[in-house]
Amino acid sequence: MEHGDGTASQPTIYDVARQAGVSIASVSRVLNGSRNPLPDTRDRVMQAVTELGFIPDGAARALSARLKEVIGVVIRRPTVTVPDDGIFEDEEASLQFPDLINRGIEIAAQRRDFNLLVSSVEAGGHDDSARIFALARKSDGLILHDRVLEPAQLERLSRRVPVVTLAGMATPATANVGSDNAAGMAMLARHLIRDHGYLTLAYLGGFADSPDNVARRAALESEAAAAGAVLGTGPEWTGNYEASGGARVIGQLLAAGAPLPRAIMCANDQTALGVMYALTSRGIAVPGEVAVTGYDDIPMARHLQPRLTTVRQPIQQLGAVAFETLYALISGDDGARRDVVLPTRLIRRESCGCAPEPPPPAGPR
Amino acid sequence: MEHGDGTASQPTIYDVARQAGVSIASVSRVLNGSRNPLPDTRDRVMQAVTELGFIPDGAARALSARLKEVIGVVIRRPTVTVPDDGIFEDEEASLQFPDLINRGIEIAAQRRDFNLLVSSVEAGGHDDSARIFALARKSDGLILHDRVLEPAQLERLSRRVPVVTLAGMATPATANVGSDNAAGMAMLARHLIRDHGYLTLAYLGGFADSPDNVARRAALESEAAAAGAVLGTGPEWTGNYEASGGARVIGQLLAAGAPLPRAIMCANDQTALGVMYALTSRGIAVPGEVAVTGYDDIPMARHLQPRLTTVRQPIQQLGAVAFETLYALISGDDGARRDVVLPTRLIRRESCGCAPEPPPPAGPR
DNA sequence: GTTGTTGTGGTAAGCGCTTACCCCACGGGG
DNA sequence: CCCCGTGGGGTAAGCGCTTACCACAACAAC
Repeated sequence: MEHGDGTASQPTIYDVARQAGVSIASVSRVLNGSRNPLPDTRDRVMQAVTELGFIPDGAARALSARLKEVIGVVIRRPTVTVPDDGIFEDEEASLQFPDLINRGIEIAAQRRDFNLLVSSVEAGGHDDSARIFALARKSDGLILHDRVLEPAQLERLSRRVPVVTLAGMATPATANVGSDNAAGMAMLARHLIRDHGYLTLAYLGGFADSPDNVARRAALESEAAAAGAVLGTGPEWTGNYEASGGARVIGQLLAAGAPLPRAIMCANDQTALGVMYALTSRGIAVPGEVAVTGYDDIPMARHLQPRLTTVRQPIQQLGAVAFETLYALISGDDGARRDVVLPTRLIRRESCGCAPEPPPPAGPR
Repeated sequence: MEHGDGTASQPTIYDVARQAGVSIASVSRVLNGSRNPLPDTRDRVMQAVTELGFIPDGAARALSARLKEVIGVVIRRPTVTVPDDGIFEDEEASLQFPDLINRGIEIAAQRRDFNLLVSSVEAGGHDDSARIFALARKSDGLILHDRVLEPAQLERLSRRVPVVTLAGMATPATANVGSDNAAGMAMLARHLIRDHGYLTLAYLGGFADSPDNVARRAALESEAAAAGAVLGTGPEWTGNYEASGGARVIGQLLAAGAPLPRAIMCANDQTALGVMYALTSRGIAVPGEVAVTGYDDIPMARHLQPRLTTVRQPIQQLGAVAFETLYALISGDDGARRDVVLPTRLIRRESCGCAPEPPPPAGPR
């Protein structure tokens, strides 16, 4: 049977061997650079390879070599909701932070001739674990983004394949790569409290089961307590890492007549986007009346009005390090680090109340 | 040899067969629902599968069934440049448009139990074709984003595996999925010329070898000619589909003392972002002095100040249709459409000079 | 001259599945 | 009563590679 178009079947290693007048073992050895074949053999093989355009089949190679050179990556894709008033349409699907991480993973993977098999699970998904376990059988290891698998399932999975989590916690059987939430949040809190003198704050969090979210809140709580600032938290301040969640929280708070704090610190930039939209569209000045901050520093943060003060994570590097960690696990490198924390940096822009930076020189760059 | 952690080797179909007291053929038949096994056999197999947690190995399955249930997707990743003045840092890496398309592909692929193997090639890359051909041997077919392969290489590739291009042109051996550039650009041009009365326009294009770019320019030229408007094009108006390219073009034009047109129509939203930044940071009012428009309607377009007037493509749907087209090719469905064009829609916001929409009602949603 | 010792190429045994083919029990027709 | 059709299970042959193992030169040392 042929493909839809007239593609004939591809040449195999047997075709190459025949054409070069050698055995398939020699072809394989030349191609994989093992056992140092004679120059004559090598040349004959290489010429046959070129003439036939031979490229080894991935599945056969994987089966035989017990290495697929593929790693699986799983992201959590928000539930598709009815577009609210349209302003956040596609916003949720545009996972800037995860996509940027994946870019980092992919670039690192290329250096080792690995490829990325990506899969997404829906937020409210039911039997997502089946898909993830199946993905594991198509790859040599997995990188899991935040909250794609229940801890129990994660434990089960990690007994079968090497697993690296992002924004999770290292366990005996899994490694984790993340950034320094505590330091980042502390820097941000100090800036708002000391530099701006804000004394009423609120943390608009992500999901309760997100380790990043928990760590950020904890850092904030201890920082606020130490400085004698009031920190609003609690169920009414629970978002979902998405713009719509941030907007919803503000809407409900305002509807309930609750007073707003002087500064709202969001669990991530997307949430801050929703918050800023909800505030300004109701005539509440940002940062004049309420300051807003984010976390991550995705590119969009710079383009908001006012520009978003946030904590920068080295996003692509996070991905690259996650790959290298997984690669070490796959290669059986026992010295591999199992818990990597990358540094964060405070990015002051205007949404916190800082003065706009002077306009850049007007000449051509 | 074991993995870095103590993962033992996974159960095989032989283990299941032994545990269930049947042959491996029966296990396979139960699992693949072929040949209608007896209820007793089915139950015994299913129980053994559950007890052992058996999941078939992807490589073995692929080798035997001659179907990998994997499709390759190749995006073009911009060359990493030294960050200019920092404002566009990471901007280039954040490929919102391609990433959103990939999301659409992935969701469609899941419905058929296919996975996505993603790879990127660098803009200035040299032997990228080798990587793409290798990817083809790890998958059942490829979806190629804009300009990832030279036409000659594309032709060679398409003789070996089913290929669907995005933003390309259908060829005898490849299918293409795109959106209606001509209609979209015409709507936009008419809006600027008729509704706003702008008579001097410019098209800030993408790459000369991008079919989308060519089609958009052509539509614009004929529309401008028909309406008697002046359209600036030419080498000085050549961007690169990225924010930095848009900013660079404006910078050079201004430095050369060239007069700006009343409206600048960009090849995509990212370019428009760069253009708006370059203009406003030099004190040129958008849209007051110069109107700016984009193309694609990525989520960011709504968050720019002023909000970006643009042409919306059904981005995720583009990806979904590309997958279905490729799937048809892989399945040997000869009735498959080989050139799909999806509709576009004009999105009027403020960057063209339209009045801001009235603020939304202030109550909670 | 014989016996190692290297270094190369070939042979064939898998890797873990799918499936063509065969075999056998069971019924219904002649 | 026998024969054949039918439906299920088992056996084994691959799929296209890698690699353990062996054969066999060529050469060094004795």
